[in-house]
Amino acid sequence: MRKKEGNKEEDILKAAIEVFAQAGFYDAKISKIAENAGVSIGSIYVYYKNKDDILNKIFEKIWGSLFHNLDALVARSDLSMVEKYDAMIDMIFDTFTENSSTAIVIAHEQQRLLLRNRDSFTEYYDKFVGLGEKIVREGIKKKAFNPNIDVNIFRHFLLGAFRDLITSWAVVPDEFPLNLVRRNIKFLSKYGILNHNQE
Amino acid sequence: MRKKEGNKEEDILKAAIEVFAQAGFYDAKISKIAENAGVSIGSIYVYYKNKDDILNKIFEKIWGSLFHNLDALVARSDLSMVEKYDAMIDMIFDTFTENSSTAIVIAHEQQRLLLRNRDSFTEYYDKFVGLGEKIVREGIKKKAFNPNIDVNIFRHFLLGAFRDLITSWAVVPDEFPLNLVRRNIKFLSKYGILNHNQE
DNA sequence: ACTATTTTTGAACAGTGATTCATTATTCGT
DNA sequence: ACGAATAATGAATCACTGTTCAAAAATAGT
Repeated sequence: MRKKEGNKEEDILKAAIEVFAQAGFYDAKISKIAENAGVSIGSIYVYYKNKDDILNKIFEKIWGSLFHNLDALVARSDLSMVEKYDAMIDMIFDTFTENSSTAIVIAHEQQRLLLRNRDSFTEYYDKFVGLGEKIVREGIKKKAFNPNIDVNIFRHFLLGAFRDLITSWAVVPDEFPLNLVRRNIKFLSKYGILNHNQE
Repeated sequence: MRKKEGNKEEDILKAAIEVFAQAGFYDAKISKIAENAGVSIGSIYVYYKNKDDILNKIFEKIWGSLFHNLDALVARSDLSMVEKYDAMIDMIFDTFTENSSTAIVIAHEQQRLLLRNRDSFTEYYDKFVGLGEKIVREGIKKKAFNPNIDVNIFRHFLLGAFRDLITSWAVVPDEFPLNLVRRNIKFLSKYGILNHNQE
């Protein structure tokens, strides 16, 4: 028997993330992914069923990671609800900024996949969303969060805002200093834009 | 001489918006657009240079409309800054909900176009953004808005949130009652999620 | 009704790139 | 060192669809 040398499966995934982020899924060429991964075109089809499969695995991986991190966070009992919320923002923020190309891919392709491949979309996403909503609901119960906001709407509000800002940062990092973005996301989602110390 | 009958140019654009919204730009077939517009394939190329040109015209039209509406709003002197801000949200909200398929197309394709066709992207978008930022800056100067938030970041925050929510509404309207979404966008962007009447 | 002019048409073309698969290379156990 | 058995390869295939353009149809003026 012969063993597989190196880790082609991972090399291909990494190369695909870069190529998808750079060119967009449809303009990304399998041949380019193969080239960047240092692998033949045929090998890609040994490890992945087809082009869509590669994309799905990318989502599987990042949402899996986000879910597990959030799961650990939800379990902590040493944090107040606001601290937990801040920690969640930080966790999401760190995950995306450490994987900026993945962030771009998600920002570009997730909507389309959710809309037209809802069934084959990674279950980690739904689990992740469930945990996030749990934090907010608990915060409402403990009177830290406003009971009048719609949790589902808030979720889209926050993730939508996140997506635009992370993408902007990933594309032109200089215009969006990480700490400034992080601080503003936390502040705006908690306090909004109004000036509360009006004089 | 012969006159053109009907308004094929407009019919094609309307059909394209529906097909793009339904299938996504890449999976949208020119033949399907022709069929839905009640026009031959050849006619599409009489009125538009190519497939990309159709998409660009869609963006041109909606951002043009948004810009002109916001321009009129900025000129009004009978509104306080907060009222002006609310009116802006309402205007954007109304425009997108009245053109829900266009909203979906924008949500799906704008990022990609901005990233890879920045130069050929409608100038109305930049003008629109400029006006929006003007309102916020003026609000800060008049102490209605928090001077510590970054205007550019706030813009992405708000538009990103908008995009996700409008898309969600357009896809499953029942889960996102319009008035509830509108109220939550306004409230969250102004006050955030924290409970300010804590006891 | 006839001609000139413009509009419309859709079959055919052409470029593309994802995918296949017969062949080659590599590894391992004996 | 030899023969399985598995892994890797990439040229060739093939389906697909955006675009073209020569011909047909419609209109207007006379």
